[in-house]
Amino acid sequence: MAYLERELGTQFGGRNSPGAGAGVADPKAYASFASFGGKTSKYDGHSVIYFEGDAARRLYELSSGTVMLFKLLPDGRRQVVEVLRPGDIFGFSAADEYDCTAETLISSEIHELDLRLVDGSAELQRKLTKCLTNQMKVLHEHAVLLGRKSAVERVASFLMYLVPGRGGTECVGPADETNDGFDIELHMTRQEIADYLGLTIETVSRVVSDLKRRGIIRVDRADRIHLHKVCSLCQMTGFH
Amino acid sequence: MAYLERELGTQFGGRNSPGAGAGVADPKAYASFASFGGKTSKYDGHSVIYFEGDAARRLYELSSGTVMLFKLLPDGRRQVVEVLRPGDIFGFSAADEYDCTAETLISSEIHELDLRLVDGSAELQRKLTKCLTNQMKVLHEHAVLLGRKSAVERVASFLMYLVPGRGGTECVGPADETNDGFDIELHMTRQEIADYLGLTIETVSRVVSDLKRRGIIRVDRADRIHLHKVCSLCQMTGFH
DNA sequence: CGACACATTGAATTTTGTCAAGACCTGTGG
DNA sequence: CCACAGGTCTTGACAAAATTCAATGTGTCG
Repeated sequence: MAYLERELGTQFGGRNSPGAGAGVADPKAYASFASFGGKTSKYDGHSVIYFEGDAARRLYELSSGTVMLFKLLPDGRRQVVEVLRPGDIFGFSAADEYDCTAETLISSEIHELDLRLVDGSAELQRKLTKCLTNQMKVLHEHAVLLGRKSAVERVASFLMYLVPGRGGTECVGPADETNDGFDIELHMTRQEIADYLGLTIETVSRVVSDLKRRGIIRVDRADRIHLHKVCSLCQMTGFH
Repeated sequence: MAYLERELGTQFGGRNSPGAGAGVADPKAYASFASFGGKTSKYDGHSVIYFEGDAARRLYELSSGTVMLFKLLPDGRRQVVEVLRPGDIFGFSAADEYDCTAETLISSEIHELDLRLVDGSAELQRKLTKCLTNQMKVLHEHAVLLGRKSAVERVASFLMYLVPGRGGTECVGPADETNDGFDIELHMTRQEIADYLGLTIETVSRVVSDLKRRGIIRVDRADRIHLHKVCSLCQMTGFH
């Protein structure tokens, strides 16, 4: 939202995303949540921050680490609806209950802010609007993935999502044709990936094995993958 | 359309939030967009309001009618990502381009507002935050549908969305056991429904025929359906 | 009436899921 | 250092679900 970016970008300094690695988060020049009060907590990996159905009292900003939001059906089927990165805000609630469970994927620092503070600040409102708009765009793309993409396209899209500046519709291709590799860390188990992509764990595993067999990726550890040919992978996302 | 417009004006509290007062889709809960300036236009059914990729210059509020937002893959696959109702706002953009195409399903009245006017009003910001939060919740539920539900569950969920105050996780059941019927108008072709539910037109048609055969619904016209037993249908949504 | 778009149905095919082993990795304790 | 226990992950065979392709119906509008 250009009109928001202008203001926020100038009024507050950009903030370096903590946590090295993925660097996937596009540079979001948000004002830090901290300037509005509240407190920061440290969570271990796989800790629940709140459960779907809990009374919504706080808003959260992910300072470092990774958080997923998911919903469960009564029979145990799970859908991971968002995977959040540093700078993202979560805990929005249309009713007075959280509509998803929030759980860390890896150890994370999270800043919390009482919901009652939100109405007061126009700055904060603008920040929220911008963040929500961005998340909405991601959700739209994810709906395409879930509704219309094959298993291979889903996994390829997922991997490409972890390569900064590549994989979108507007991807420009490799900067250097001869050296189009990249290392990524998933920070997610096969089960979490499957629940995010709307597949089963076995299907995810099979697709990964297949990409390996075809020489497109190398699996160093289950959650650490080297992409030999980013561009080939990009061709498999359904965007081209 | 008659029933929907009536209901929406009075009690319909958002596509999927039974009562609850979340009520974002209730036009009366907020100052109309009109009080912030801009103009209202009338669109015929199946008119494009803007295309994915167009420069994002305006925000829109649906006053009456129905609008869908969809995305296309290069090979023609389409995913309808949102179906909007009166009171909903659309045209948000995280970058400076619209990320979806917006098209009316039926003839609609739409109020437009220049994006530059948005910064000025704190009240408008609040309205946007509220509306975005609600749409996000709907998108989360839709992700569950697309990622984890069977064809029957998807169609049942879709039909239940159109019954005010029923079909959510917390659905209370029929007010009157002996008379649990309801008439709905879809305002969508089979193709649009299929693209919304992540299915093919044939699968949607087969599921509808099957529900008909089992005496759960009656198809008066392709887009006008009587639900004989709302509660039975509700049992098929995957929420129970 | 006839043309056209939309919807339905059936049969064959493809994709993904299910179930059941088996392999691998990692940390623990002998 | 090795064995092994308990996860997680991978693989294979089979089943189920949904898609594809090809007719066939149905309704609307000139």
